[in-house]
Amino acid sequence: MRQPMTKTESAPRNRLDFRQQARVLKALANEARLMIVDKLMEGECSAGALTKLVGLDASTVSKHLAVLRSHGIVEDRREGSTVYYRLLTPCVASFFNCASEVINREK
Amino acid sequence: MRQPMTKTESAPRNRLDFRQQARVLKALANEARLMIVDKLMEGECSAGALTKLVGLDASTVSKHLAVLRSHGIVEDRREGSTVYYRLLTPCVASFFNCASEVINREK
DNA sequence: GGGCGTTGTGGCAATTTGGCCAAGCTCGAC
DNA sequence: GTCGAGCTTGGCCAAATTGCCACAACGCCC
Repeated sequence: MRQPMTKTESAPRNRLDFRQQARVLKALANEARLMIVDKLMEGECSAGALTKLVGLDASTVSKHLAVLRSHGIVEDRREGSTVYYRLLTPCVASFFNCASEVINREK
Repeated sequence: MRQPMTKTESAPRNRLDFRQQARVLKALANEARLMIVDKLMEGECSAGALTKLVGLDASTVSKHLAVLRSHGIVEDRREGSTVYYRLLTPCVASFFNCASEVINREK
C-alpha cells in the first residue's frame, strides 16, 4: 500500500501527496467539524446529538458530516431512521494536542 | 507550562478553543503551506528558496509565510536582505503522519 | 394510509481564500 | 547618491467555504 515509513523522512515529496494531505487537513480545519471530531473521540454519536452539540442548523451539520465522511475521517451506521457516526482514524487526537501547543506558544 | 494532560479529556471544551484550534489547522491546510512546513522540518530556509520550491509567485509565497507566521507556526530572522524562516512548533510533523494514515485508509 | 421524527439535498447569499500583477520597501554594492 | 536583489503589501478577481431556508426521502407508529 505504501512503504513502511519509519519516521518522517519518508514523508511526501511530490505535489500530489501534499495536495491530498492538504485536503485532509482542510476537512478538519473548521470549528464545527472539530467539535464533532472531539465528541466522537468519546465514541459513536448520532447526527441529531451532534447537531444539538454544535448548535447549527441540522442541514449544515449534515453537510459537515458529509465532508468528514467523504474524506475518510468518520464512518456512519444506520439504525432505523437515526444515523450513528464514529471516528475512523483516532490519530486525529494528535491534531488537538499540537494545535494547543501552537496556541499556547503564541501568547 | 501546561497541566499533565493524561489523555484527551483535558482537551478543549468550549467554542472559543475550537475556534482557535480551527484557525491553526486552517493555517496548515494548504498545499503550498504544507510544502513549506515540510521543507522547514529539515531546518531553516530563506524566503527565496521556499519560493523556488513551491513554484508560485514570490508575493503569493510571502503571503503564505505571513499566514504561518501570524499563527505562530514559523518564525523569521533577517540577515542582510534575506529573510530566513524556521519552524516554531515541530509537532506539526504529526500532522503529516496522521494525514497519511487517513489517506491510506480511504483507498 | 397519514403524520412525525431524523437525515440528506438543492439553492442561494455572504464571506474567505488563493493566485497574479504592480508597486513599495530595505539592504548592500557600486 | 543609484542600482539591483530580496521580500512584502495593496489591489483585483475567480473560486471555494459556510451558513440558512425549503423541501425531499426514509423509517416508524398509530
